[in-house]
Amino acid sequence: MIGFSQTTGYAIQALACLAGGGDRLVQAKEIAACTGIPGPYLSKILNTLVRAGLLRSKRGYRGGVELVRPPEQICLVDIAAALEGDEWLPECLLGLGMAQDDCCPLAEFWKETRTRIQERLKELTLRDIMRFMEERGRTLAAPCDDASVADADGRRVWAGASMPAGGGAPGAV
Amino acid sequence: MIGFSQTTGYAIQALACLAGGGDRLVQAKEIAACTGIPGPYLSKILNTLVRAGLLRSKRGYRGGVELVRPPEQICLVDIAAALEGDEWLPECLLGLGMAQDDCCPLAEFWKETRTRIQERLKELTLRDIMRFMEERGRTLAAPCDDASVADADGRRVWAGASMPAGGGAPGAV
DNA sequence: AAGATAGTTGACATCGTTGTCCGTTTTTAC
DNA sequence: GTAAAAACGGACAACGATGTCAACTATCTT
Repeated sequence: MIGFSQTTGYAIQALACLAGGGDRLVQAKEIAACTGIPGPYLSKILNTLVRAGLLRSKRGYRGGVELVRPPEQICLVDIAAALEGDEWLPECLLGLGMAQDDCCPLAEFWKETRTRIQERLKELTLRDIMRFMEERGRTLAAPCDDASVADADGRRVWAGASMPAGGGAPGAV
Repeated sequence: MIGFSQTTGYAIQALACLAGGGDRLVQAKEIAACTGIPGPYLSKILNTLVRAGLLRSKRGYRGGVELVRPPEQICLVDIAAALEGDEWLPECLLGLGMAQDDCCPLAEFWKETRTRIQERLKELTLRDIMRFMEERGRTLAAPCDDASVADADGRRVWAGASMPAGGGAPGAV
């Protein structure tokens, strides 16, 4: 399979979802509900992203995670490297056991292709992904700092995957 | 990791090595010695290639495997499909959970890139790989049908990885 | 200080990949 | 017919990817 692992896909979804929540702490539970990623597994992925320096976390009551820098300053190469390691684009496509340069008949082609992929993934940021998901109703709703949408138990409610995609986040933030 | 599995790399090496042996039955043992692939595991891979219709095998004394068609008629797409299944190039690079078309912001870019990879791997045949390996001394030697190079035990000897790369296979075949 | 909340961490389960081992089956040589 | 050779096939082991679960720790509310 020539592609990213499922875990990396999860991470991208989670970060895009998180980026749509504005500048606030977001709980893993919210992200899980919004994306459909298994909760406990998502926690591990988020923790990996924290240790990779892409997220900041806060424990305890009203804790959560948030981006360490604005979404337009986090590119997909950062995410890929955090989840798959620095060597996520192999030197040789075919994997014959040869030396570094001139490793196989595709060496030149693959080097060029690899560069193109890397460039593309470097210029593609979390904001792009966020907007893409937003247009399809798969990000968190607006911040809701005024608690006006808390339910009877006093818990916050959030926009799940079933949100009618009402045209993106309102002007807040 | 965006690349083929190790098993697929093994298969390519094995087939290239086999193609360098001319039109004869070659034993798995020979290929293992030539390529360095673990013997028992190579047997499984060869068996997979037999069931995929790329190899023909013959059991018993003086048995072995051979290509079902000449190496210039076997392309890398055939091998990839045999080992990794038909879906070895995913529809969506990022793996967000969206619909088929317009699956992510990279949909157009990835479709084009995917096509380029597929085209390149379709026009690259086993003969190309074979020649590449031959120039580096990693294919089987000439057929040796006359048994003139059998050792004291009556076993055939073959050109292992330590062969001095004497300029490719002689004129035979 | 007590209790609730939410991230952290380690143990465990499941499955595919990679690989080893051994017995079975088929074919040839004698 | 017997023995050797070689592919075939299933059981097993090690490891990473993918998940689940429970205990622990940090933080906030009261």
